[in-house]
Amino acid sequence: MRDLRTLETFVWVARLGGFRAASARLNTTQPAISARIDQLERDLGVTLFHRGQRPIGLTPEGAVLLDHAEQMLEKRAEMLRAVASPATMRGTLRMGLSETLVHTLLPRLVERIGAAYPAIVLDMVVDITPTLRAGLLAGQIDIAMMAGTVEPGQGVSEPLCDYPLCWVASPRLGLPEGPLRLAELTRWPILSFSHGTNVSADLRRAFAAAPAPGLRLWGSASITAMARLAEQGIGVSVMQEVLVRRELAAGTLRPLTVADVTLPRVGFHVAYLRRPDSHLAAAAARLAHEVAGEPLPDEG
Amino acid sequence: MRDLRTLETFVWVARLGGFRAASARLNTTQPAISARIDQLERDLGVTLFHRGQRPIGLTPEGAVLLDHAEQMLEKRAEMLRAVASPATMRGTLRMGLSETLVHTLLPRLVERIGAAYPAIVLDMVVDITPTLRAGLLAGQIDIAMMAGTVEPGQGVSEPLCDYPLCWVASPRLGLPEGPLRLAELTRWPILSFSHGTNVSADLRRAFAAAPAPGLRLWGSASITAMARLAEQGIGVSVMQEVLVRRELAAGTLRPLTVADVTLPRVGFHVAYLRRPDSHLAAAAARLAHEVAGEPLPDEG
DNA sequence: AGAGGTTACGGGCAGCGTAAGGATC
DNA sequence: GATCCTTACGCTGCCCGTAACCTCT
Repeated sequence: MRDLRTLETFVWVARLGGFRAASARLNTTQPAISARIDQLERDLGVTLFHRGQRPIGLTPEGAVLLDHAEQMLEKRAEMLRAVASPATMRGTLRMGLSETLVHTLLPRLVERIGAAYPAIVLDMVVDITPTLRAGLLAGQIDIAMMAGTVEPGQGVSEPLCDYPLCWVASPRLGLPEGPLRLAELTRWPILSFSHGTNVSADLRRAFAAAPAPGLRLWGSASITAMARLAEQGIGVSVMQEVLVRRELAAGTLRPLTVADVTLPRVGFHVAYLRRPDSHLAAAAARLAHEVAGEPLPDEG
Repeated sequence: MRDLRTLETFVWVARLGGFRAASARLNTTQPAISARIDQLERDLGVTLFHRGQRPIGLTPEGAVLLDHAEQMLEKRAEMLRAVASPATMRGTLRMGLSETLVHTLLPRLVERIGAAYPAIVLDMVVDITPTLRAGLLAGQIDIAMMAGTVEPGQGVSEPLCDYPLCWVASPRLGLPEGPLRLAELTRWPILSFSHGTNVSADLRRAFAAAPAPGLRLWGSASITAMARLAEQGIGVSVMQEVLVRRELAAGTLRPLTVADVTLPRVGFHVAYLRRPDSHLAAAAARLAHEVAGEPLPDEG
């Protein structure tokens, strides 16, 4: 037994309950997993799994090994933290983000991560918060930056930044500068975040306080697409100002004031699971905090 | 860093103070050690050794790594002890023995080790006790079974068995059955163990108590060779009875009684150093105790 | 029948040993 | 100049991925 990767494979098969799932997690093929477990069992002279159960079951020896193997991997991580220079840190970081953050944090964050950890591979998923949270808990992504948290027992969530929402619309709608009431806007659909998101729920709550018959709330997983629709005069949009700075500057969108609705702020958090191998996620979270603490750069 | 052998290599280079020494210890070539350390340094992005010092010096990062690496190797050993079946235990056990034990314990011990640990390779050295002790302390052998101990601070020594010494000579010398005095034997050289051994020193002390001018003490690192000389009537021999059972049974040697010398018993011990990787040595010592506890089998 | 694990086979690459080339005392 | 480490190079053997096969539910 001189190969820690074999142990890592064993641990993932045990955690995920199958060879196939482990192969997906470890970016390799299923026969490769078979071969590694096979070799480990031959090396130790012990059967580790009861095959033909779903999920696959550990033998008593397997259970003992799992405990020791996890400790060994933890020791390795500790050792690397102590002596390895960050520049040589290997591995893949699977990162999930809300679209808003793509327009704010992401460019600088990618740059920082690339500078600090040039040898790691960054995988990226942009989706709405509930999907990201599920992906995080299912182990499909390693770190999520989203408009929400995970349960404290499930992982680490830390507040990152928040952005106010604002009303914007195309000037061609001919809306006045002065304060409006929500009811004056119901001719158009309200373009905002996808149903199922926290922001969408918060907006519904805010709108419920104002009398507005015939309110149509359109949602999209792509908020940029909604901004495009608003520019074309299809509707009135509620979104973070940071997403439409360029359009506001260019005059293709202009801000509105709606007196009878108090828009919530949207708070973003960075979240990751507490795993022996979540060191990279923690490092990325630290960099995200740094970036979030800086002012937004001017658009180029 | 997924290769524990690389870490093991690093640890041995650090312990032995050089690449060449480590290559000898690990049964490989010196360039292989160079390559492994090189890879480790590139992996970690850190320099581990100050080259061009003798003995080679650890950098601060190297010192930190050494600590962690030794812990990892200890954890591996612990894990293997917990789950690996003995039949799959790999490695080489370098065993040193006194010649006497070759004629008593060794055949059964080799059989036992082979049965319990079929996958290990047994290297053997037969030599006198001082040489074995030095070899053990220098790390050239892993376990020694010899007529002596090591300092408690240096390692583990456990009593194994002891055998009485006896006088034997060829019948052709025409010596009487009855009690003799040492002075009657000085016509012949006394054939016994090599100078420098404890047994040799003990014999000198025993002989000093009896008046025997012209005493010639011949020593040999091969006690069997001395038995052969005694058979041919060259001299009178003092050795363990177990070494000449066959010759006594065949009548080519016969026992003498020497009234004015009290021969000491020779106590044999098994000794090994307390190292993280001395698990095999400890296991072999256990088997040696078992074998020593059994009566000697009849000669075939 | 479909999902999951095993077996078979060809190809790529890491690591070894031999041998020659510096560097340091 | 002796000792020790590094570099160069050809080779072996391991491990991977593709693909076909087997085995449960």
